[in-house]
Amino acid sequence: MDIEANAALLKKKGLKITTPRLAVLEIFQKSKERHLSAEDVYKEALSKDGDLGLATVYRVLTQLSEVGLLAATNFETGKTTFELNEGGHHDHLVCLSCGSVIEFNDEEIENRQELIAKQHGFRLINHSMALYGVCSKPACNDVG
Amino acid sequence: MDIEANAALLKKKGLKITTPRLAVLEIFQKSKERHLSAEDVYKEALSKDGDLGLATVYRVLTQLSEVGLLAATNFETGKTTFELNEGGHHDHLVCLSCGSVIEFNDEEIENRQELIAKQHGFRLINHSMALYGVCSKPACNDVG
DNA sequence: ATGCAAATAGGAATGATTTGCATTCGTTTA
DNA sequence: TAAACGAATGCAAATCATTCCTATTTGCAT
Repeated sequence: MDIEANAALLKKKGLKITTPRLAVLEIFQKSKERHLSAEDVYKEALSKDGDLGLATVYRVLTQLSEVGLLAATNFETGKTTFELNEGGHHDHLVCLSCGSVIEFNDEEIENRQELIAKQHGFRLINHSMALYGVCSKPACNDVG
Repeated sequence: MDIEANAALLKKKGLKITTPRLAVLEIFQKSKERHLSAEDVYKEALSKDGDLGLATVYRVLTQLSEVGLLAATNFETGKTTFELNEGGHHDHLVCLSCGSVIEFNDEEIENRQELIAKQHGFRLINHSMALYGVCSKPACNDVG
């Protein structure tokens, strides 16, 4: 919504305020879909602003992830997806049939993960967890 | 070690006994590294038997995974790695500094995962979980 | 031993991501 | 507010992992 706010965000993170970076942030903020691939962002950008290179999209996504404004996830699709990194960490529950993604966060699992790391003498930095299954939609449960 | 045993394994799984499949199984069994990428297997095969196509390696790895002789894993490296699937399922604890991988299995986490899936109306098929951190080796904890 | 479906080699094709480089832009400083 | 310099961009070519295509070979049931 507010270019000012996004500009401030970038500045706070030590990044220059550029058109592509503002455009990418805005795309995520306005998108109906929460998880976007580089290609998704690229297409969306083209349909709006008109002028943005795919390589730049990749570079911007990487940078915004590095400074924590976006979070990158690798599902089993062969392409990396990104999402806004507002608020806390969460994991994903993915429907293998329709591709829908549900986010969840489970205290107990997080605690066990810490414990397991500690038991092995590891200092835990982050983790990735995705559960794959079939959701309850009828279309996802047709046998034929 | 025993080509006979591997041949029997393949037969039991309903796969024809072919040179590439035996070669790939043997490579995993003899390898010092537990996790191998397609490229790893290909190079190893070339250095030994001499004759094996990369495309065949990919096919064989996929097939052996499908029948449960191998297990595929995606760390954050952009390439799929495979390991022998003896014994049960497990997850991975990865040192971001030295790359060492520890395997673990936690009942409680598995149970929570089932529960979470159920709560969202999902039928759970599989999952991937990897914890990333820094192990206790002094070299991995140097600040400089 | 023979035939046929399944498997293989190898190269070309694909899809995602990265890189090189000339040009342009953002910000700092005068 | 303009010059100046490094950082950021766009485009095309390059790279990397993986899959597809097709002619040839192989495993194995008969």
